Amino acid sequence: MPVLDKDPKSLKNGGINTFFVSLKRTASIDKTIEKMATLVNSEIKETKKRLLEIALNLIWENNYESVGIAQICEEAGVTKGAFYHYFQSKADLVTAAFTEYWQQTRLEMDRVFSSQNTPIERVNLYCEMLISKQQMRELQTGNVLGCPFISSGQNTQEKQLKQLAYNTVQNVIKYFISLINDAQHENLISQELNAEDLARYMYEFINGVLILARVKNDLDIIRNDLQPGILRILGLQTVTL
Amino acid sequence: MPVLDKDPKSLKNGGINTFFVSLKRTASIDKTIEKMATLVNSEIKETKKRLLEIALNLIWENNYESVGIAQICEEAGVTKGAFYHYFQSKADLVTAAFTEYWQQTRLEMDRVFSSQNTPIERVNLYCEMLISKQQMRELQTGNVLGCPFISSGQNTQEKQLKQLAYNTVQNVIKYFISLINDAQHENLISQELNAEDLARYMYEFINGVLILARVKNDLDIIRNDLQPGILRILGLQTVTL
DNA sequence: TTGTTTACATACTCACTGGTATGTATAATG
DNA sequence: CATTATACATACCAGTGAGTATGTAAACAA
Repeated sequence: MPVLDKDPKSLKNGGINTFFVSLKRTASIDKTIEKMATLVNSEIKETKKRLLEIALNLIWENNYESVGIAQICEEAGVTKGAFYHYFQSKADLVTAAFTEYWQQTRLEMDRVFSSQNTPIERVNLYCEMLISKQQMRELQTGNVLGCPFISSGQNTQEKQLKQLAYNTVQNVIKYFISLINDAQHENLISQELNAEDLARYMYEFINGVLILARVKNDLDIIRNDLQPGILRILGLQTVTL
Repeated sequence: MPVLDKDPKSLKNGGINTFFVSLKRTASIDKTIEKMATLVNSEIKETKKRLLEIALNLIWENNYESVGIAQICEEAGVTKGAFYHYFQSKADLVTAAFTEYWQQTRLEMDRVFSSQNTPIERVNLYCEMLISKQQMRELQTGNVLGCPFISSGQNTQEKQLKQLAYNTVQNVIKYFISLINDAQHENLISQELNAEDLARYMYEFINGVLILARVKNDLDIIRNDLQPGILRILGLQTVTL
């Protein structure tokens, strides 16, 4: 993008000096260019957000220990100075990244599990959401990644991540419990069954599906197993069956 | 153990020289002592097996990347020289350790899923097996660890481990398929259902239970959810219900 | 206009990692 | 009895990890 390069703002780090430095620091320059581009057609997507995003992606795809700060910085087109300007440590960044991701997901979950939707609609919407999310990640990374909190949070040394995984699980199950409560109230599920137990079974199953999909690196596992499996566990029947 | 220390065999690495060295190398000496002890009341449990065992334990509890060779050696009471005498690399050791573990597990699986057992017996025996295994690990490590192939194999960089996880999954599911086939033949499960699908659901659920137990570090998850969940998915009813 | 804060960039430290080179005591072999 | 192989032990190395120290251009405040 030669046009953008000529923009004075892309040389903001100082005239002649930066000119020479830029010859070896391509990543940094690239970032500046991208910054300009995003400035044009949207809000300012700053360094911090890029770090959060890249960190989540890399660690989700691999794991906390094997992803280095240098790697995160490089892929984000940022230097270590920038990194430690925004975050105190690696753990700090990653916790922030995963927390941020959960905040986004929460909104979608609230929409999917809205009381406005019937129990079966909620299940279907949830399955669709999971599938489309996984599909997006597969397009980005070439791999089926499953749930980030479980993939990355269950067997790391980092206690903050573990805690986050635990909390997230608890929160997700809450959606399932109220789904089941509502379904029982409408007599779609036998009232004899314990809602908490059923919700846990449901969660366990979904997680298992995501992990198998990751291990086999096959999105079809999710597409084929998720919805019928959930309905089977809940004992919910679709009209079309 | 002064008595054992006086034993000529515990000084096998050579008289005076070893005496001085022993003052700083306690781990190595400990191992020698333990070796003597095991020699007395059982078969020779050699260095190689100790490395395999420790490596499995450590990596199962944490993960491939975060466990170092130095740590493995130290806990096994072995030096790096010994390590690289038996294994070409870290990946080599770990692959061997997990392969070895699967060989042992296979034997138990064959016993549990023997055609001599009724389908329900197989489910019950399998649940019991899983529970007792997890209980053992919890006693050893203080933590619920779940399935090693999944915990350690799904999100590592190490391709050999990933492959092993994949293969193991395929093999485990085979047991489930034949269980379901037999149950369908005895009309315990509806013949309309696809055995492969059902076996996958079953596997996915079990895995999910193990992972939730790990995340919550609570063995009761397995104790409470495993058997009823499996029976619910399969649509198998116990006589006692 | 001057001082301060923000937002980075560069170069460095230092502990630790997987892996190697080399030495040596014991066991097995010819 | 000499030699070779085995089973380790010690010391070392090059690379990488997270984290730090220091510098500086630009934005903002007084």
